Amino acid sequence: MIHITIKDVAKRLNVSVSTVSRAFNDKYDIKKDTKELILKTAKEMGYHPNPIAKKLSQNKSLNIGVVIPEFMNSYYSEVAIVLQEFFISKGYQVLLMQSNENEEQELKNVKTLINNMVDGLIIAPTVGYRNTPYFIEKHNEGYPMVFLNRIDETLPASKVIFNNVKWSFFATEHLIRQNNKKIYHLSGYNNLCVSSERVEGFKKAMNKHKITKENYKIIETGLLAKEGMEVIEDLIFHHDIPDAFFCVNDMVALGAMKKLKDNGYKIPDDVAFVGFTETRIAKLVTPQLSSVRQPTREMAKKAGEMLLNRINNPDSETETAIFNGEFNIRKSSVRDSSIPNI
Amino acid sequence: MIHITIKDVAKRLNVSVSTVSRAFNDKYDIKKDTKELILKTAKEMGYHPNPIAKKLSQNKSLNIGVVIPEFMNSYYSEVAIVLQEFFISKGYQVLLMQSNENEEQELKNVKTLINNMVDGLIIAPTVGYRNTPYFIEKHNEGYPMVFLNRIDETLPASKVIFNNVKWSFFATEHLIRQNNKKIYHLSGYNNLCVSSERVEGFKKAMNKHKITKENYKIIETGLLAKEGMEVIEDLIFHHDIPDAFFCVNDMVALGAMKKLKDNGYKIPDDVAFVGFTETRIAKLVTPQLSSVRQPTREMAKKAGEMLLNRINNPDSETETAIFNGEFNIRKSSVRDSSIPNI
DNA sequence: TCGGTTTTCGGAAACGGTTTCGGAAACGGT
DNA sequence: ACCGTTTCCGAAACCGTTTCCGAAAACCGA
Repeated sequence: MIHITIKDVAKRLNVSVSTVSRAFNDKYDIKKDTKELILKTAKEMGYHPNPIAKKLSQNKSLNIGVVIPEFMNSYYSEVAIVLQEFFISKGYQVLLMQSNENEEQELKNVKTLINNMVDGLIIAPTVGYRNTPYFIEKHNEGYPMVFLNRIDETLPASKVIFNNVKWSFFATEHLIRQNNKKIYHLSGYNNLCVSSERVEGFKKAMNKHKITKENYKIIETGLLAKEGMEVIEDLIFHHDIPDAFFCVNDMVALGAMKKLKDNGYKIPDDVAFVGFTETRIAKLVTPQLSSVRQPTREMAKKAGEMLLNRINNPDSETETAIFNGEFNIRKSSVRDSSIPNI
Repeated sequence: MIHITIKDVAKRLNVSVSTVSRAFNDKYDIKKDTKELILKTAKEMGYHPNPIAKKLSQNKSLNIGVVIPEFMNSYYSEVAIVLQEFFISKGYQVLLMQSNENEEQELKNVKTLINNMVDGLIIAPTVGYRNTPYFIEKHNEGYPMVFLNRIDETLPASKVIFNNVKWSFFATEHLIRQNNKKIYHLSGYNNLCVSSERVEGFKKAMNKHKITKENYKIIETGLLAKEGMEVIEDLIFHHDIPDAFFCVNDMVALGAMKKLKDNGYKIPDDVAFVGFTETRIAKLVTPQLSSVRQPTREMAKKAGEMLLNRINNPDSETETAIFNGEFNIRKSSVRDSSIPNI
């Protein structure tokens, strides 16, 4: 457990500590021979530069803070994995915190990370807009930040977002083309921007195809399977089951499908389903669930690159990247058997 | 972005830096009045102790390394959340790394964390035993480590494990009692200890009930849904479908169930199913999947406590904690309708 | 009032690096 | 042989804390 320091190496070779330091940092003047000699014997001695000391002397933490709203839907797990890999390859460490879909927890997390001197933050905000003023304040102070996915429009910082309106429109239009006359949208949270955007896409499709308000509904749910179930219970009670559901995410869709199946409805014959933000489970249920896949890896990586850019060029313009996805049509939304239920 | 340091506070109050430091660390002699004055003005000035400098001067990183094998099954996500919460409440930060079920990646992760001077490690090993010698070496050097879940028997370090043999036995016996004559076990990886233990429990039940080798099989699969599917394809091809399957985890069970359903088998009427390490999806599929729930939160927390104990009392004895679970019987494994399919 | 304790605090050395500055050594051209 | 450059390296300051040591101040009993 005894750590070998730069001094030990310097003493062994009868050079100064600054020379050893130089050997490890390419940017300074040092003769090639001495550099190699130092690196070689340092390795022999098992020396590793102490990252903490490095951080202190450089006034850089080499840490990146990542704040995600939750961990239980695999979406943000994947984001976490990608960011981790990316930043480690760039010499940074990632401090990951999750907010449990709770604004106060989120604020705590961000403050903890800032107190821990992270060099930058990637934030995928939780439901609600209450922390936006704080984020704006920090952004204006010059703190490098990139926001992912759930963005308050008013944020002037760099952002990575998914084109929810467009793909929600496509998904809804698909249901209309399948000849569903009455379509309900289970919409997540009203004060969640991805929800509002998906609602917007849904409404656009309704308008384009001249479906009137008697024939669609937008029902606020939440993001969990349980909440999908509860809504269906209520609809069954009121004998108000439409031809199709478009759901804010796969979990809500799965919960709703389950409840309907348990009550004797056939999917997709009686009710068709489309989810969003495709999960790996979509292919495991019967029938397989149609869903919009988001390029999660690419979006996360882009957020990482943007943050590095902001750290290294604090005066550069903020950017916004908008991603598109892929609509995977499966059995849950098609009644003829042209789509094999693999 | 200008950080206020202890010196700024000291200068403002005309005291020495050591006095300010003392005010923030309860253990030293300081007059109550001065302490309160210092804390008050420090707060006014917006001073936060620089954690990096603190770490350097104390020769402690206040970081804990957590290495998990994967992130995509919700099990280890939950472990990560719990450990995160626990250590933050104790003033530590958690550096989380995932190994992608790859031994080399795991070794890299552990080395990265050790180079980053984590004060201790919690490791949930990946499949395979190749890194055990390295772990033993570090443990013998005095590095505080706690192992979770997948443990090489020969590791002399502290461990938190689940009683796989016992609960695998119970689950299997349940299938026998449901009058299944021919039962196959989809077993995960042969070189994964949780797999071997579950195999052991399975065999025990077979022996106890005098089921002979013609009437059971143990089939190595892997841990993913895809691999469950592949095995079933093969078995269907050979017309070799038993009365029931006991699976190493829920994902394999779900994959296998899906494949059987797609080929016209009724679950549980034709084939009964039991999973393990219950996931939230178990309740969302039709029929709901019987499974063994593990006390994930409690196990993770125990691992955290053990590690803290090892850090603070390096000379204490290593401990081993063995946890028990809960077998949730659902529709997938019972043919009469005594269990409602909620 | 005085000597001896006990409190309370300042100075300074660590912790392990980076980085500026300036000087010695090597080099190169005349 | 000499002078001006360039290359290379050592000394020392610095990053922001903690903590040891010792001394001043306060207290206390006789």
